[in-house]
Amino acid sequence: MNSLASATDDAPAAEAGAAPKALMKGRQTRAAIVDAALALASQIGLEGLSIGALAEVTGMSKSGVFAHFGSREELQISVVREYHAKFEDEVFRPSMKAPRGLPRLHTLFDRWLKRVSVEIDSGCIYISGAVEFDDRPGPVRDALVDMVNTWQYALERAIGAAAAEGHLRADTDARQLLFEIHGLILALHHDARFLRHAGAEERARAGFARVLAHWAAPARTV
Amino acid sequence: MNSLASATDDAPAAEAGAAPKALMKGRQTRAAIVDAALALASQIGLEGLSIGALAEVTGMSKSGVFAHFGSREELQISVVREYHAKFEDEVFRPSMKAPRGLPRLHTLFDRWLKRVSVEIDSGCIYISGAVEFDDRPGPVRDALVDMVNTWQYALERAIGAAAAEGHLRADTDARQLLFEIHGLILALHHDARFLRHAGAEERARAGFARVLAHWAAPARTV
DNA sequence: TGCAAAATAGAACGATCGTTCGTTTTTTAG
DNA sequence: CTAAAAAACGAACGATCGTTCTATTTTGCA
Repeated sequence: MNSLASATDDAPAAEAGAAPKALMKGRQTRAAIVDAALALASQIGLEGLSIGALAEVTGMSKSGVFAHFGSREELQISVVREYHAKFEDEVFRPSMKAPRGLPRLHTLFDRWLKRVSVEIDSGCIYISGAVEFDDRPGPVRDALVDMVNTWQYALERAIGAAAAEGHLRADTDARQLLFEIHGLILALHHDARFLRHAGAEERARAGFARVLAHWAAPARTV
Repeated sequence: MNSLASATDDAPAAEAGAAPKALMKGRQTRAAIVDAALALASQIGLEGLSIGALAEVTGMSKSGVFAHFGSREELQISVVREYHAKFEDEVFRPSMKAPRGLPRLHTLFDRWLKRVSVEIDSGCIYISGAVEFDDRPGPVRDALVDMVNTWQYALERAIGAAAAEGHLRADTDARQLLFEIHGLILALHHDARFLRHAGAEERARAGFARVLAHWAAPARTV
């Protein structure tokens, strides 16, 4: 008996008969491994991920862990995808409920910032992965680039929508605005995680307000 | 005969009799190793540094390389120190020749930006190191933090001087301004190196101009 | 309940890691 | 030119890495 059982036994078969066939034990175990891998990679990086360490954490054998992925690279990609899914769930999707335009952009930034702040003890895969893989071609890098681009494009659309709604100047340079608020997030990550400075979150918020103010639509006369 | 000879034989003894005693052969070799290590670490990170790979690059034996440092950790610290020295030489010191105040601040940012841009093919140890070691306590992290703090403090003083000279508003929040321009550099590094976006350098410059404009001193009446 | 299939374990592989040690070569100083 | 000191080599160490195999156990379905 391995320790994953206790980690994943969320009603193994008694849960409202959901997916009786397609959800074999293997899927649950794999999910638990990816979860542990994500936690591990968040602390020591995607390149620091080792199957041996992962086996120890999950209480499995190395080959048992390995069999679920077929290669270390595939494991890394799975971790990236898992992070992306979590990021969408916690940052992107909830923000879509906010009214289109400036309120939604505000919510997006707020949740993004929160995620990087809260992750002070766990790390952001997007940020650490970007540094780790900026010079390492391959499928892991490709997956990372893909998902960062997806996220940035979503932000760009939100900025464009805010301009279209008249909340920002019509000539707003969405990519420039994105560049600057992305910088604020990166600086927050750096100061909070690496330098352990207090108050970095507040600095990021202040910067965001200033950037928005620069592109604010002139007062309406209607 | 190893390949370092050809790499370091800048007039072994014929050069104007400089440092006849203190500069033994070992110092030269060590310097050559650190140079190679810096180039290697710039691409694959400080954690990716391996003594074996370094031995191959320099044409030495593993133990020969190792003997100069006594531990991998000491090698990493030496690389950090070397980068710091180069950074001071190429960014900080030349900027001190610019007039105190805004011109000097401008020069500092410009050289900093240039360094991160030019380093598109080599990587910035401060930035990659910050991500690699934000969760790895130890002397390497301590050395990194030390030098990043040194650099940031220098910038903070330059900002304060610009305010004291009347080039920026008297109530300028130096740390906030520093936070924001640091973010611009990080975003530049991310977009240029990881996403391979063109025009990131221009975006960083535009952001810098906007940040400065926000804290610009009101027009003098005198 | 029994049987095929899926999941996991366990041992071993070649490679590489940082490090140690004893020897040999090279450099420096007298 | 010679002897001491410094530098570099080469082999080996234990550990860990990703990966490959063959058993063994566990699971899901009839």
